[in-house]
Amino acid sequence: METSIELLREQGERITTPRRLVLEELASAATHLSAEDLLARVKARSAGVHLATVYRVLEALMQYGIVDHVHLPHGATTYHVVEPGHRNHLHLVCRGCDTVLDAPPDTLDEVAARLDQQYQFRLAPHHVALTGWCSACVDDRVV
Amino acid sequence: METSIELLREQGERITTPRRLVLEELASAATHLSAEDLLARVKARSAGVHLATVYRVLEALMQYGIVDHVHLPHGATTYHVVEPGHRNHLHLVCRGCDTVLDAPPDTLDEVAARLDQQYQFRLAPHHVALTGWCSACVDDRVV
DNA sequence: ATCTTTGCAAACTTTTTGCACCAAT
DNA sequence: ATTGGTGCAAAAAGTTTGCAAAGAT
Repeated sequence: METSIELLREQGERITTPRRLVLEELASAATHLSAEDLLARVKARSAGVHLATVYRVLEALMQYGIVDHVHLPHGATTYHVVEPGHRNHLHLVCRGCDTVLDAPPDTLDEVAARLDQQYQFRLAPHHVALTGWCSACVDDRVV
Repeated sequence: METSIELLREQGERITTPRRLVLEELASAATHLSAEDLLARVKARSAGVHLATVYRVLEALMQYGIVDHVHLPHGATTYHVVEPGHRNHLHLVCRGCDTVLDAPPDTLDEVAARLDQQYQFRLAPHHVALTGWCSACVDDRVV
């Protein structure tokens, strides 16, 4: 996180209170956070910060590869810091109860290799959650 | 599609103009359609139909397993009829240019088997699009 | 005649944008 | 002193909901 600040400064980006706080909250969070989540945490430390600013800060941080995001099929996008040399786990979301399970980072490795080879498509394995039915919901599933 | 109508009638559902038209348009479409796409096509045949009705019709059709949907990371959900005994292809969406490629229905079969075995999670392979970078965008990708 | 389904308007959720002001460099 | 970043309000995009009227059975 220190290095992220340095990186931003080197790129001529200004280090503002919202940027510093969003980065700190994101870096210290146990889970991935939505923009709304982040706003709540940032506001607790600096009341005036606006949701639009959180989105703009996240966009800037993503531009430098400091932050990445995951799309869930329902609800808001979640953001997390990119830890160099660390592969993120995948998300499995239940279509019945919306519960999120984690799966190992390498879950889609073979699929990724195949898609690369056959379609020159470089899969971003953790960028979307996979969906299905958890053990509790599999029995009363509709489709 | 005839059988879908019969199924609905047997279940005591009323066969209305919006329901018939949405089903016909969905059954005859070459690609998956968003609610807005469907509205345009349905309106061309019956001007008064409302977008809210399209959503409610789709919800009803999904309840009976006649229709299913796919979430794309950006933009609207797309809907398609469920063809019994037919497995849908997967969608690959480029994070750079939003182009959608198709991948074979069995692309995630091994992953699905593994997730089922290890987590009792039944993957719905085509319910979300996979994302990554197409050959044209892979060079100027950011993250 | 009954009771679903519809059309409409309005709300809702998530995200983006225009613009004047503020603040980091 | 610049000029990039912020706060605010408003819009945009996709979807849902309350309610009275219409229409399928």
